[in-house]
Amino acid sequence: MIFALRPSEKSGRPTLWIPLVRRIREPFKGLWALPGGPLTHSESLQDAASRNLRETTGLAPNYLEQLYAFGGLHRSPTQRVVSIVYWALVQPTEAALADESENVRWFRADRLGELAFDHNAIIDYALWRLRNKMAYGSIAYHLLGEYFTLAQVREVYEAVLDRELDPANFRRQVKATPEIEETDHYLQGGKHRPPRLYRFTGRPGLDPDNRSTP
Amino acid sequence: MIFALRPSEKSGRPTLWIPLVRRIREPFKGLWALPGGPLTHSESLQDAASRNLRETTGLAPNYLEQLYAFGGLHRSPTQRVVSIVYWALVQPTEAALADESENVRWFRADRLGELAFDHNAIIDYALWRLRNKMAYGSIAYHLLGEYFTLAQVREVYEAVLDRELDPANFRRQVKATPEIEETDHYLQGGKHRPPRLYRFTGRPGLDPDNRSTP
DNA sequence: TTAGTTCTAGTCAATTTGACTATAACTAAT
DNA sequence: ATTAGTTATAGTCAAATTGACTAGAACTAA
Repeated sequence: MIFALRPSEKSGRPTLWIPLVRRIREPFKGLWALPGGPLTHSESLQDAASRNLRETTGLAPNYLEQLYAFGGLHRSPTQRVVSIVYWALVQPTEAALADESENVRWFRADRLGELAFDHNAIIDYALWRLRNKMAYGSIAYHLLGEYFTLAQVREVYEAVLDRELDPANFRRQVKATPEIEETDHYLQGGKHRPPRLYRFTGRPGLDPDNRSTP
Repeated sequence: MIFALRPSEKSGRPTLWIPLVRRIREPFKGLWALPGGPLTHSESLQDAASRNLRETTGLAPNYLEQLYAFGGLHRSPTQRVVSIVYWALVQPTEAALADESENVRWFRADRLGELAFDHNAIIDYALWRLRNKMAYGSIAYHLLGEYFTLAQVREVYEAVLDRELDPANFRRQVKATPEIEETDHYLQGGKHRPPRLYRFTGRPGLDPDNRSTP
């Protein structure tokens, strides 16, 4: 499952979106579902996740991590299925390039209808994990491009945590983390004082899949 | 994989131990390995984990949670294997009951030799997750019995984090968490002032496997 | 030149943390 | 009975962090 920031239709502020694919076969034909597919013999779990992502949406994620292995007995009405679910964060520029079609479409993460299989529950869990990681770790930056303003970081937090944060106090905390690097560039084009651009220098996560690559 | 507290041979203070089983077949015949086995068609992932645990060690865990799905291509030299690993915490009274034999033995988590497959890496990751959860959550209590003293909780933290903590400050923090309940009982038998017994009233974790059972 | 906007630095009280002191309550030895 | 030894427990105090707020800086648009 993929998360990306896109501007809300109404306010224009960034909100969380996820791409879904329409089921063209039974079971749940016609309903929307998370993209996915079988694991082949010659690819690791992570490789299979990237491949599936690329094949269905054309996206190349900035961040890819294992979410959970779902293996309940009645996930599919027709057969026993174990799904090892990965979740990805993609930058806005990437997300804009994603292939949309009759059967692939972006949805706001907080406004989903009934999805196929147990996919609503999977998304709920992914959202919970995302909020959790956000509260602690340095995951928010993977939803942004290489350069960003501190206000943009704050908007990511506000979109995911769904509450407003004090701009001044938020600045102070973000600037105190060593992984944030000040650049000499400023974002021009606003109707106000141009904010300084920053850059994230930290590493992704510490999962078994990632921790070996330094 | 299972964690339990047992007294260190030298100091007598509690330390982390895990039970391993000896491989009686190739590959890695003779080496120690994590207990495990195949997933059958009619059981959920969690059920399979409990069953395997019970069958190999006789243990009934107090806490059971999914750790990670390992699916690298070369985990086993003979075939492609995907392992969905669970980790368990068992109380000392339970752990004392575990079946030990020629082919099942407890080892100190920080003093393991070379194990079969990628099991050293799996244990490293589990230890990292345990320390992480300990730093935040309320997981330490699942390594203790129903009643415990605050000094015992501190010893768990000290064993897992491998550093000493100030008794007075630790008390203050633990007592501030709402999930800890003071009882009217005291632990007798020490050579000193008898400490008050406490009790943990919180719920386990919030994994997909557990979150539905309130 | 002025109004409007966001960026950014700073103040200050409230809360939390870390290091430490002191007393309480028990057992074991004298 | 007294004393020494041990851990339990409460409390103090300065340092660090957090939350609410103020105010000036730096830009655009009218």
